Amino acid sequence: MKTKLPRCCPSVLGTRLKRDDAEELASAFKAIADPGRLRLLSFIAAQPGAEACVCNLIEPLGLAQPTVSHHLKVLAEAGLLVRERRATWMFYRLVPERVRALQDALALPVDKPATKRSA
Amino acid sequence: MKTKLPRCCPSVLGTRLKRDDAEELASAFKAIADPGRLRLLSFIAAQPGAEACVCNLIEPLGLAQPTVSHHLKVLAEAGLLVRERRATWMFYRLVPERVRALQDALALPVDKPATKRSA
DNA sequence: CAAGAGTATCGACACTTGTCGATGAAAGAG
DNA sequence: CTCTTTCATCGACAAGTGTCGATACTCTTG
Repeated sequence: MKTKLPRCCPSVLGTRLKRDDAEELASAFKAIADPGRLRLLSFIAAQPGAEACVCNLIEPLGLAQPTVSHHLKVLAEAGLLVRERRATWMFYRLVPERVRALQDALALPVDKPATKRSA
Repeated sequence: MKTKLPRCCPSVLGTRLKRDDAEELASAFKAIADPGRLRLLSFIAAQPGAEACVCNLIEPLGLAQPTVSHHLKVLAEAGLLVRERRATWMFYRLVPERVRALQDALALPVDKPATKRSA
C-alpha cells in the first residue's frame, strides 16, 4: 500500500447509516418503488377514511387480480396498509404513521438539528 | 355483467396518481430502495458540503469499486447526486432539492390541503 | 510519451421481481 | 349443502437488478 499521489481530502466520513438500518429502510422503500403500488396507495389514500375494498381497486389499476393482490400484500407486509375482512370483502386501510416514518427517513441532516435516531 | 350480490361500497375512487407520474415516482424511489445506495447518500450527506470523493466511499461501504461506481451512477441518474471532476478524483454532491421532492411525494392528502401539484 | 492512480464500463452470473392463468379458500345467498 | 362472489396462493415465465473480476478510460506526474 504505497501511496505516491497525495490524498484528495481528510477522509472523515463517520459511518452514519448502519448496515442493518440501511437494509430495513431499503426494503421499506422497495415497497413503494413500484408504479402499481404507488397508485394503490394513492387510490386508497384518496378514499374517505383512507380505506378501500379490493374490488374497487382492480379495475382502476388496470392489472390482473392476482397482481393487485400481490401488491397489496407487499404493501401490507411493509406496514403501509392493514387488512380487514368485512363480510365477503377485504378492505385495506392506509397507515399514515408508516408513511410519515418513510418521509422522516428522507430528512436531511440540515432538517434534523440534533434529533436522536431510534429505528 | 349481471351482479347478484350488492356492491360493497359507492365506488368513488377518482384516479389520483396517473400512470406516467407513478412510473416516474417509482423509478425515483427505486433509486433509493437499496441498502448500499442509502448508505452512500447517508455518507455523502454527512460530509461537509454534502459532497464526497469516490475514493472515500468505497472502503466504508464495503463493496467493490465497480459496484460503488454503479450505485453512484444510479443515484446521479435519479438526480439525487451531481458529478464533478476535480483533478484525478470524482466528487459526488447531494442535491437536497431532489431529496425534498421525494419527501413531498410522500405527503398524505391530509398534509396538503389544497396544494397544486406540478411534477 | 510512459507510468501510475482513480473511475467508469463491460461481461457474466445468481438472484429477485412483476406479471398472469389456474386453482384454492372463505363467506354469504338460496 | 350447493352455488356464487371475492380474494389469496401457486406455478411459471420474462425481465430487471446487484454483484464483482477484468478491462478501458482519464488525469496528473515525471
